[in-house]
Amino acid sequence: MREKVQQALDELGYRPNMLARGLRQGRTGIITLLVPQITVPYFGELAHEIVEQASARGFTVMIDETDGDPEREIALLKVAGGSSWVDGVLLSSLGLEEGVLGALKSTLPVVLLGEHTADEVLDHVGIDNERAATDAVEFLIRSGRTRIAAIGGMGEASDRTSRPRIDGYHAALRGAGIPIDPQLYAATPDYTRGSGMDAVTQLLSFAEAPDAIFCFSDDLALGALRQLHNAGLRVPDDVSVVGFDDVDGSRFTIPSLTSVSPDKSELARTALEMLIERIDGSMVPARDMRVGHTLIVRESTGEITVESASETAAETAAESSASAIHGVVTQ
Amino acid sequence: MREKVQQALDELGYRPNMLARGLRQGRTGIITLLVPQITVPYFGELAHEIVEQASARGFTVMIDETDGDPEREIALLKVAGGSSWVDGVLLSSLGLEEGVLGALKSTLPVVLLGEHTADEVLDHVGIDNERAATDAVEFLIRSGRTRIAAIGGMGEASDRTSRPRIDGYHAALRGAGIPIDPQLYAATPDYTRGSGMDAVTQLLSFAEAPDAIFCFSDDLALGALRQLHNAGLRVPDDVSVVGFDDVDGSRFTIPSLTSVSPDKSELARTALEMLIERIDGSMVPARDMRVGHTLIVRESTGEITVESASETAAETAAESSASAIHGVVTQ
DNA sequence: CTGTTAGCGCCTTCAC
DNA sequence: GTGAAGGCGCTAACAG
Repeated sequence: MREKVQQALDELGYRPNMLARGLRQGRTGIITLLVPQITVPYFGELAHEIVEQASARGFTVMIDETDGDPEREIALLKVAGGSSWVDGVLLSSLGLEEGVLGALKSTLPVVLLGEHTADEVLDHVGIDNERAATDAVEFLIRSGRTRIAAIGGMGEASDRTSRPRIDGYHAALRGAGIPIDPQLYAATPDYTRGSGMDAVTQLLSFAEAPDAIFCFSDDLALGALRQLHNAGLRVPDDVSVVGFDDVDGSRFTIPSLTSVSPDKSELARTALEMLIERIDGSMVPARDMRVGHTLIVRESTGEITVESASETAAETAAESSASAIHGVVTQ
Repeated sequence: MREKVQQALDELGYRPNMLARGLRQGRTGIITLLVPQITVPYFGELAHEIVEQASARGFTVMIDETDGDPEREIALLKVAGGSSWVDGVLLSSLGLEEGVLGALKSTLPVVLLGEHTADEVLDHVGIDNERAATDAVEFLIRSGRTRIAAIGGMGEASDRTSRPRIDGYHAALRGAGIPIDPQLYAATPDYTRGSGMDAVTQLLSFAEAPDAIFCFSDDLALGALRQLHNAGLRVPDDVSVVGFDDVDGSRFTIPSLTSVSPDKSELARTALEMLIERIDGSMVPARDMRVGHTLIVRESTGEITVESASETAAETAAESSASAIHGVVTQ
């Protein structure tokens, strides 16, 4: 009997209407991913991970762009929340207005990706930005650099992306007894290649040029590489460059780019797990998860001196396999 | 009265349930965009254009990845067609099995992006690939190159992306009386940076190195730049390089990349227009639309000789403003 | 102009 | 085991 029905289904080419099903069960199997810009390689790669993992769990992903505009973020969240199209939202925000988030919590499951927010009202998953920044700068120090610049973000306390990275940068300098020179930090309005070029122009306008630049995104770093080239400086001979995000393209630049690599796939996995739990009705208090990161060493920071190289590799390899939180890998 | 209701809506925070609305009216306002990989910069930029234009027309875009796998393409199209989630599909396919498309036409409005299919059963919009390739190679010839290689695609007749580009490449050579050397074409399994490196390795293994390389994607070109660098060849001094897609990153490479630039925004606009017409019930026969392209000249092809530079610029500027189909722009 | 109703396609419940 | 019914929230059609 069951078979007879099945046969009829096949013959008539029956497809269940997901709309009606969704209406009936109050669940669509669709989640929304909100990113500033899908054209930014980091967000593209993140989206890819999320789409893959979600489809493995039976969810479909709708991607929307916020342009990093908080108003648009709110608007899109409202639409998502009200319309019941979607079961939940993954929000990769740049700067988020705190107050409004609370209102959304009641409406719809939301998990924040990447940046941390102060009020502990929403689930969040990201890397330890401060620690990652410290790792990167400490590596530059170990490789013999002393005038280490940093570029990216506005450096304001409210800037939840750049602030911890600046703190980590300062911590590393302090740890090595290197005085902090405010001229060596260049703020940028965004994390694009163009801004990376501008920031380098600014840094080179001062009397003493930096011998290393820690960029808060790979895009900034690519712009920096380009502008250093324009200025006739050689990387890594004259200046070391480190990026952040470990975007795929960074393996192919000339020189290839040393970069802080967040574990994107674990980020996606954790975020989806938390979101799906919420969708399934979990009411546990908001959680704050950390995923690992690694410093991927490539050409833009030059050869490491022999001792520190092996030491570093061995030391951190053991460490990272133990904690799975961070490490240094030479590629 | 109308106002009293409105007031009540506001007070109670009423949000229409789009699911029920969709069920009732048989229309969701959602379209699906199928791309091979969202991490490929070209598809990212295309997705961005489409999301923007769609939202301006009141549509939301769901992005799904096919991995360029025809089976997955079909599966996703089937899901889309059956489930009635979506009003229509934009499909950016690499190689599509012809037969199956016909079946889909009846199910759901579909517009093909980029690659052309033989059977005229579905709407299609793309650039004139053959003409674009000819433009690029003619430019290389005008700038004095004679051993011009091409890389990308499998070169099979069924490969609807690479075939017209190869034809255009050959046409340009023939037009200039340059004999076609089969060793100067390197096939690649995909359009990635890694494949670009491999292809260059292959080209350099032959006795006489090329003095120019025309790559069928910017990603291939970035890999080519990198591998030429590894081999100690200078670009553009020893070898000119031209890419295809004019991805944003190509402005920042060292050297910056000359590239064929499809009019992505018009591509998105045209595709959406056609799709929405279909969604609105239009039954006109399948259309085949062309959008413009431009050759953006940057550092990777060196300085153009003075006469041909101005001549070219003037000539093609006029031409392109007239036909809006192609042109050469020096950046 | 306002009020009522039927039904989009599904799934869950309850009855047989 | 099979069958029937109600209702998810909406809107189009119709009645008052």
